[in-house]
Amino acid sequence: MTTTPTTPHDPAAPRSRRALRPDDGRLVRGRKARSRIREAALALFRERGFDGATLRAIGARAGMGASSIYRHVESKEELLIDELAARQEEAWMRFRKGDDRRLPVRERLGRFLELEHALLAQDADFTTIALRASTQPEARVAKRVLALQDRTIGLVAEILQGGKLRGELARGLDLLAASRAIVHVLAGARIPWANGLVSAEGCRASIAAALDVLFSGLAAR
Amino acid sequence: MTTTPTTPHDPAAPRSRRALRPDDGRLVRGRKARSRIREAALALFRERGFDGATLRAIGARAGMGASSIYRHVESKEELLIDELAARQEEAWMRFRKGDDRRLPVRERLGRFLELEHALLAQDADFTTIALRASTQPEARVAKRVLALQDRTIGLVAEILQGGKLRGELARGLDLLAASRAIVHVLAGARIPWANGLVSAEGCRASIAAALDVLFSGLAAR
DNA sequence: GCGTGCGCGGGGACAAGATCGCATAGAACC
DNA sequence: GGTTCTATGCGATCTTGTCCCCGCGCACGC
Repeated sequence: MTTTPTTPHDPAAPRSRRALRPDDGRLVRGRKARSRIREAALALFRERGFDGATLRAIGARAGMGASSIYRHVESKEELLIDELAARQEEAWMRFRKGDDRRLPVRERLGRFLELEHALLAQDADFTTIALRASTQPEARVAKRVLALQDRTIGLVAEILQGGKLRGELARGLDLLAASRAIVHVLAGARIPWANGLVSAEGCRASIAAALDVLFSGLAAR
Repeated sequence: MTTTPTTPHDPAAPRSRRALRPDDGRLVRGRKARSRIREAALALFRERGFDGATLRAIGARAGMGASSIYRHVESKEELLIDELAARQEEAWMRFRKGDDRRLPVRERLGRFLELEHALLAQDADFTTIALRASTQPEARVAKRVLALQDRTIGLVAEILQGGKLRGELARGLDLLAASRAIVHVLAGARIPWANGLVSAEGCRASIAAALDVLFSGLAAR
C-alpha cells in the first residue's frame, strides 16, 4: 500500500547493511519499549483525550523521555493510528465471525456498521482524530488513515457484492462508488456527534436515514 | 446558531456595562486592524499555505505583533474560517444568480456542486483546513465550520425540494437525509484529493459516480 | 577479551500557537 | 482639567510537538 517504503529511519524495517537477528537484545528491548509506549499512550488518550495527552506525559508513563518516543514513532498521531488500526482489525474479525452470507445485504451491512460504530463510539476522540489525521500535511499518517478507510470500503463492497449476486441490488450498480458513498456518509454523520452537537441517538438515526435514502435512491421510480 | 455567546472577550459583542458608540476611536481602530489582519492572513495563506503562514508573519504584515492578533481573533483557524465563509457566500450568490428553477434537479444540483467545487479547488488547503477545523477541540471554530456545512445542506435540500415538487424525485424521500448524504459524500471524496492521492479529475469522477448511485439507489427495482 | 557498529535513551534546543500582565491612548464623565 | 474606563498593542513567557547530538550498552567478529 505504501508507495514510499524508503523511509530512512523506519523502525519496522531498519536499513542496516547487516540484518540483525530478530532476537537481538537491542531489538527485543525496542519492542518492549514500543509496547510500553503504546500502553501509556492509549491510557492517557482515554484519560485526557488526544490533545490532553502530552508526549512528555506519555514518555514519563512509559519510563522514558519525550524525545525518546521518536525512536519508535514518527509522530504523535501515529500512536493513535496504531490504536485505530488495531481496533478496526478487531471489529472486522468480530464481524467475520458472526457473519452469515445468506442474510439479506441490508441486514449484513447493518451488522457491519453496528460493529464499526461500536468500535469508534468507545471514544469520541477516535472519530475526531482519525479525521484530523487524514487532513494533516504529514503524508505518512494521512495515508495510513486513508488506507484504513479504503479497507473499510473494500469490506463494504464485498458485502454489497454478495447482495448483487443474489439480485438484491440494482444490476448496473457501481459497487465501488456505492461503498465509498456509504463509508463517506457514515464519516460525515459522525462529525457533528464527535463535536457534541448531536446525541449518539441522533447520529444513529441520521445514519439510518441516510441508508434508507441510499438504498431506495433519490430519483422517482 | 452559537449556543454559548457568553464568551468573555468576544470582540464582536463586548459585554461592557456601558455600550460604546460605534464610532468610538478605539472601535474604529479595531475594525481597521481586523481587516488588515484578514488581508495579511489571506495573502500569506495563499503564498505559503495555512501551516506555512506563521502568526508572527501575519502580525508583521498587518503591522502588529503576533500576540495582538489575539485581540481580534480567537485562534489561527478562525482566520481561515472567515475566509471560507466569505467564499461560500460568494459561491452561493453566484449560483443563485445563474440558477433556473425550471431545470431538472439533477442539472441544478450539478451546477451547484460545480461552483462549490471551483470555490474549494482554488486552494487545496481549504478542503483540508475546513475539515481539520471541524475536528478541533476548540468548539467555537468547529461549530462555525459545521454551521457552514449545515447551510450547504440546506441549500441542497432547497434544490431537491424543487425537484420533489415536480415529481422528479421519489415521493417518500427524506429531503434532509438526502441532502446530508450528498454533502457528506462530497466531503469524503475530496479528502483523498486534498492529500494528493487522487487527481482532480479522479475526484470529480468519483463524485459523479457517487451521484449516479445516489440517484438511482442501491436496491434492485 | 576487545574494538566496533548499531539500537536505544536523554537532555537540550527550537518553532509556533497561545497566554499574561502591563502600557497606551482615546473617550466619557465630573 | 482631572479621573476613570476600556479597547488595543506589546514583550515576555509558557506549552508542546519535534529535532539534534551525544553517551551508553549490548551483540558480533576477530
